[in-house]
Amino acid sequence: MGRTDTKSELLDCAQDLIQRVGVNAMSYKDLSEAVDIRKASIHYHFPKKEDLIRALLLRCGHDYAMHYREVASSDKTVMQKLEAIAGIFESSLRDGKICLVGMLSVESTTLSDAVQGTLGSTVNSCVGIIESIFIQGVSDKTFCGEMNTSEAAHVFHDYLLGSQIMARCLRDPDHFSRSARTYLSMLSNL
Amino acid sequence: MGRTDTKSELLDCAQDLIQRVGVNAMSYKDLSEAVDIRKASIHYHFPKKEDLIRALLLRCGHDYAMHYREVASSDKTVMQKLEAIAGIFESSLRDGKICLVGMLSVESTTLSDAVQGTLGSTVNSCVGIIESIFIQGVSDKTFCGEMNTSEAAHVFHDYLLGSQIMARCLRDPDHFSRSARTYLSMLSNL
DNA sequence: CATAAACTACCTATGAGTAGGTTGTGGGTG
DNA sequence: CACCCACAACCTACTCATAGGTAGTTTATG
Repeated sequence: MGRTDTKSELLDCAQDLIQRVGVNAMSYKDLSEAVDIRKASIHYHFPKKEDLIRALLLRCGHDYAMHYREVASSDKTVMQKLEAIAGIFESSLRDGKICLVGMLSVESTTLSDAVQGTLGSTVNSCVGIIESIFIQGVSDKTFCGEMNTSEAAHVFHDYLLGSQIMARCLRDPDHFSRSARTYLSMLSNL
Repeated sequence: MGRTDTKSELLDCAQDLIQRVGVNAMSYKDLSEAVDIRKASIHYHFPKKEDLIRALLLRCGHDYAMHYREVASSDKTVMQKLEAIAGIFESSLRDGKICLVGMLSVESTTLSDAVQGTLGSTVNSCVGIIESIFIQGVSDKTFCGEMNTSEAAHVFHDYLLGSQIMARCLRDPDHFSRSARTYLSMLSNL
């Protein structure tokens, strides 16, 4: 039996659901309907909900890192690269979805310690890649030499997440576009 | 019967719980234990959970506005005022709590349309007050004359929320302090 | 004595999770 | 080649706890 790959289909749908409604509003029942499989069969692949979340986090850490690295190593200018990173957040927002890590972070107090740890390291590796763009910006004089690149990357990432959430709150994806433009022009004046 | 004011005690505890674990993880049972009242009695004050949320949002809109206005009308410098606003976010973070509006925004897809509307206007009025600080900053030359104060206020607010959430994710409140310092020094260089 | 504010006792739906049975497929072995 | 066994993947049918919510009763006070 078995379709092409039930496991990754489950992960795809779970991620989609969580990004839309959050971990605590996503149930195995919802997931079973989305994938068209019985609820108990999900438990075969992911015995506990925590197993699902952990798997999701590992996969997404990998995927995001690839995505970001692709941008970082492209031949764009530094500002264009930062715009591209913002673009990733914007397109998922326009699809009704908030960054997975952000969703999980907000509800992280209801998650196990182990998952919370994974969450933190996933974020750190992503921010690390963003930092590489800022480092490039310092060396090519886009930014001033005194810039603390690690902090700059964190601030940028913090901002992207916040803006994504506020755009959802205001039910206006354009909020993100306008706001991001303002932030980036602020950066380019440094 | 009735203690001093059960209704506001309920709102206090509900707000506290939501800021810690989120709307969907907060139940009437949790709330009843926190306030030491039977679950059914909560329904007397707030028949549906949505009634609770709406009441909470209205009260918090009022409270935050007052808080922010107090800062805005103080005799501090513009940068000190922005620091004070950031300080409000920081102290609630250090108490394990994320901005109520932020928590609700993330989970807003699971809320009714009416509540989502209230959420949006609550935010807009708060950001409006923050904008008044930026307007002052433009007129006293802290910021350059071409600044779009509305966008600047939104970006600032977006950032504060995002940073609060990422600090929770990293389980390090100091992340917020460091990050905020960086953001504010970026602003002061405009 | 009317009313506000609390209570006990319940309902139905859904949550995560488990036990144990069915089915399809690929790999040996007689 | 036919048989059958083992296992993966899925199923039905449950468990028990909790969710939000309701009905109807008690109690204290102006």
